[in-house]
Amino acid sequence: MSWTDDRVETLKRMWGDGASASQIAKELGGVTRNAVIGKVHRLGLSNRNTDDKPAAEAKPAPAAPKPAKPKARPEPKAKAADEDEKAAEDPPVAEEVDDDEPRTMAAVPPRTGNNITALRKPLMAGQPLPPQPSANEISPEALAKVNAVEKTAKKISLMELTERTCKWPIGDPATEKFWFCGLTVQAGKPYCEAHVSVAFQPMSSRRDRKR
DNA sequence: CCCTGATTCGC
DNA sequence: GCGAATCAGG
Repeated sequence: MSWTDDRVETLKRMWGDGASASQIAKELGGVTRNAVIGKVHRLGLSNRNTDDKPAAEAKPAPAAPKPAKPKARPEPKAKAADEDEKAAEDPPVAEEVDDDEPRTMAAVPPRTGNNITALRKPLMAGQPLPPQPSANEISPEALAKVNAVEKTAKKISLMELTERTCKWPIGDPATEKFWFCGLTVQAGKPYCEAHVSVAFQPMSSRRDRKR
């Protein structure tokens, strides 16, 4: 495939919309994200800063041309997690999952979203959070399942969350005993099978509320 | 492990 | 100009 005017146009549009290189590559087809990134740079729209500082030496210009090390991989360093959080006084806790889900989701999509098309959702602060039928009648089996799963959860951190890791929060966010399930998510869903079963109600509690 | 963009350099 | 390989990082 070559960079036809048409394809370049799509590239520009999507990049402008904030789509990632891989998303664009998928949309265009026939090219890899590397190709897209390369093109983006050649087109000079890599970073859209408005800075016109000819004198400023933002880049030391070392470039560090590595001779290439296919094997040797010196691990940077294990980072110690030491954050002195003040801890909010109204901790939603894992039980009120509904409250955590939206935020978690919102934190991921910006860059790693899969939606290629302009499905950009406003996502304004303090959303309505419509799906919140209250955690009432959840099948006992489902709950038991969750408890079982949480024992074998991978316990990953926020940074380790991906589109494929269960984003179900476990523990108290105000303490160190907080992590995310991390198991493999169920096709598309944000949670693993067990958590999906408690997160998404079949829609029974709805009927009680006649209107 | 997943993904992101940045850069290099042979083609 | 192109983009795979690689780097650096979340």
